[in-house]
Amino acid sequence: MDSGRKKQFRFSEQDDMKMLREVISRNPFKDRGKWLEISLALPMSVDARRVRERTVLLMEQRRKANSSSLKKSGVDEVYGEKEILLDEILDLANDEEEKKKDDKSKAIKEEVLCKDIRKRALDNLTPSKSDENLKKMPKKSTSVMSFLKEKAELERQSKEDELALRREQFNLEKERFEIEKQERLQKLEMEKQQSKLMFELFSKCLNK
DNA sequence: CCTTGCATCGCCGCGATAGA
DNA sequence: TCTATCGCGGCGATGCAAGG
Repeated sequence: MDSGRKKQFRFSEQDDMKMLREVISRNPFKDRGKWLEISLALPMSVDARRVRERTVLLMEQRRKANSSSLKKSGVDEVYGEKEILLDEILDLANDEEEKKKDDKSKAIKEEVLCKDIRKRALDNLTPSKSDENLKKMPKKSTSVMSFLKEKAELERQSKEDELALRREQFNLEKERFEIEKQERLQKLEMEKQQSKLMFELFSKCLNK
């Protein structure tokens, strides 16, 4: 009889909100272990997997809603707190994805550089059979030294460049995020005002 | 109304896979 | 090799229409 299967837990609107807030405050896209922390922080009995799947599902839905509302220009979507939270989470996830891509390309670059360095060092250090080459030995060691120096300088330079670029990218991202956040809040505020006015109008009509 | 049948959603478990 | 994570299929929950 007993299949051993857990009873399905279905997220309510409030559950979703609680979970999304935790996701934003802990950013599990940066550290995967945070999914577990989030699941433990929530009042309902869900595991890390459930939290991640639910978040991803909501993100997908939000992404779809975003793209369809972009297509239907002029049609304003309902913009509640949940949507704001999800947009922020989408931003967090995007940021981490970008960062991962960055790191990967950096690692590839580094590997190519290392291979090149090893090859050049080996080329220079390979012992030659002729006496003439033996006489040149001291010169070779200085060439290795200067090569290492040159390599260190190059590495330092590229690291500096990269750091500056990252800093610039980060600042731009931050700026963009702030602007979008302001826009969202303004929109929400306007909607609130509108519904308040509508309500007042409605109650005036009723009181007449 | 109640029931039944069907479609869809989304939760859960299992096996595969990647990374340490 | 071990462990964490992921992808996917199965299946339960839910909603809805149709028929009695």
